[in-house]
Amino acid sequence: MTSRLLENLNEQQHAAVTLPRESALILAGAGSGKTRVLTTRIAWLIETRQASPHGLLAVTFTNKAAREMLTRISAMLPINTRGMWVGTFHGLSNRLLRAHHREAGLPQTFQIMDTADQVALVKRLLKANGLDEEHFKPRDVAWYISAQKDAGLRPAAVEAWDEHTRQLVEIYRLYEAQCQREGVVDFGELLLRGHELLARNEALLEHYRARFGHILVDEFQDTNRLQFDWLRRLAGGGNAVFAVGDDDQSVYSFRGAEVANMRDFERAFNARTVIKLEQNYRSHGNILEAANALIRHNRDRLGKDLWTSEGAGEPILLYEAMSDSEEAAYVVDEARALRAAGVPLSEIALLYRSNAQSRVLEHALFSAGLPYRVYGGLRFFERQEIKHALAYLRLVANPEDDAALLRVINVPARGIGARTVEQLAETARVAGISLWQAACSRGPGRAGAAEGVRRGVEAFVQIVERLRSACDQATLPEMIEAVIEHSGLRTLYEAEREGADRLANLGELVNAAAQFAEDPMRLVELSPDAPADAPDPGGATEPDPVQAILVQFLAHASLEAGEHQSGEGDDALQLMTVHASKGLEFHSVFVTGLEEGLFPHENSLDDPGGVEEERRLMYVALTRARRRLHLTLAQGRMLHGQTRYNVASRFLRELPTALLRKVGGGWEDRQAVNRSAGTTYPRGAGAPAAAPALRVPRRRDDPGLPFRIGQSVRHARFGTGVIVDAEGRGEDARVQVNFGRDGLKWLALAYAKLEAA
DNA sequence: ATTAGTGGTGTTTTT
DNA sequence: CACCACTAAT
Repeated sequence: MTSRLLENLNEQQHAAVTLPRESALILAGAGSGKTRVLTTRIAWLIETRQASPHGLLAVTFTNKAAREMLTRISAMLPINTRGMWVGTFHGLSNRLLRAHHREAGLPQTFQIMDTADQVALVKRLLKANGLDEEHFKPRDVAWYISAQKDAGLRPAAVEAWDEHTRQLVEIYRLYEAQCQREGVVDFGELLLRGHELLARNEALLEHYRARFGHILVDEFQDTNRLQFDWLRRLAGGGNAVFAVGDDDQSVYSFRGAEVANMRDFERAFNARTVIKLEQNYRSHGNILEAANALIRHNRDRLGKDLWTSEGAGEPILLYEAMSDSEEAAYVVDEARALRAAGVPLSEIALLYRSNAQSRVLEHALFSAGLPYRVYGGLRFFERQEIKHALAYLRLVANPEDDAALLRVINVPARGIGARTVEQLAETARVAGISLWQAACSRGPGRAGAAEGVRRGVEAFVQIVERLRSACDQATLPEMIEAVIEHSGLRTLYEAEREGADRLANLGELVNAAAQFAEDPMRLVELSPDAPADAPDPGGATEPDPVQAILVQFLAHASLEAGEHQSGEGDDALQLMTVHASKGLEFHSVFVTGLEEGLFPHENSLDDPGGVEEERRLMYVALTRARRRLHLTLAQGRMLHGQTRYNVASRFLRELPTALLRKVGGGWEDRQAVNRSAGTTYPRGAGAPAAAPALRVPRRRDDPGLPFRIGQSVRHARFGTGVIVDAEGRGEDARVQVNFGRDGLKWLALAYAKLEAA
């Protein structure tokens, strides 16, 4: 039988897609059509009636990848993807736990903590138990607990040989007890609890095993021990696990991922088939050759070499700047040239090893008036005003949530300080009740309580109660509006100097909620409903629908900390960490900060395998590019508030020099390279019909500019300065101004309101 | 109880 | 530099 689905697949892809129902490992190199194979297999299984949409499970690592998969499936098949179990490990486990919360020992409205909440909780515990925060750093302790969970270990199972570890385990125990009291779970707990649920409940396990005859896993190289066990548990005897992965792109070992899972797969899942996808459809030859050469420096690979039928393409451009700002200026110039040559900005990625590096780049892009978008960094749902609003919502959903209460009991300030909170905590501890209950019982007439303090606590209790009743009949966006109004957050931020942005974000939160309430995909991601045919010994009670959507929204906020932000559709440069770029591709890629200590990162140098992981990360970075690849570094860079001088990254030495073209420091040289590198793109988005006209900015006086070099100008923030340079015209016109004490600044005339002084 | 101001300290990557 | 924890002033 031939299916349209199978058209245009190469031999290996075809073989993978049409494998019989048995476990198999697909070693898929970068750009080899991994996602295509995965989605086509799903579509093929459904089309040929080997599986129903209901009867397969697909796991990815990011929500983005899950959405992408669903979108592609609906494009291939006329089916409704709603209700299909496609999602992240965490998302699916969340779904499982909501459906069977009783057997899992969780309240129906359990909340999901993010890393910051986790650290805050640890800090509270350390304080409550009089432990030294110097010896036990909250961050490290939280890290330790997560690591144990990732390894599938409860406190009782951890082997502690020394005193320090014993104490850590004790904190872990306290931490668990506190989470249970509050009805909150962290990321690791989602997986661990889900796994235990299946392990302990034979009937439930059998049900899901019978249901999911096919289990498909994306990015298998990123699975940790617990996820591996989770899969093995669910797959049981006869089920087929179709795992797709690339050991060369394993870059999450810091979060527990074990490349060894790739090796162990065949044995653990009785897999007889391993298929390698080595033809790359993404990059030109030079880029691929460089990536191959780099990754060959790693030992212990499963072994695979990518090839392409495309030509060699352009050389890889290497630029060494004096400083980080010069590096940024280079990126700006080159990005402009690319845009002038017809490459959409959204097809250009600026990659860096660590988030902190984005600042300088952002600054340069902003000054140049180039639109850009930063992924990651401080995410939407992690901003303080958003977390405050969500904390109120969490209290509406579940007042026992101590973490939420602590976050906002004095926001806006209502006279409840550390002392009062301490007393509340003490009352709660002694009586074995939640902080909320303690606050409620702390009513009028309690001896010793200062009048003002009592009023404050009372006011807070009243606010939350008013909110609860306001939310009773409200839609989700209405609930959030109610929170913003009644909590006093609006008044607070209206009074604050920098509050305008925060208010805007809160407005954005209302929008996000409205969108979420409308979104049909919502049900796919986080449906709390048990499958109709699932055995449910506990007889789960239906949540009331108002609470249900609130709980779903809160879970959404934790699990998807703002992956889709506003301005998604705009044509803008894409800034992100190398980690965040995994799975994406761009016409042009800039890999910045290629210095020892930064990339490879200094913290990776001591631990065994650290450099190899950094090298894989570099491999990921290189293979994002389709046509043009820029590698940049700076001799000096501002870090920790002081300039550091680093030598070039060892990874640069590992690339064949024949593939590289050094670009001079001078601006004119760079333009020359731009031309020689060839800026015509026969196919692909937006190539101009005519020969690409490079924009050549003027460097000196230009009659089109309202200012001349040497002139004094005034700027709202920097004060008075002298124009020392100028370039561009029209909307792109920029001038460089020496502000003396504040130094030299490039300012875009379109943005900076300069006036003659 | 709250705020403003100071000084010390450290930092990868993320579901 | 930016985020804390801590201290002095209101």
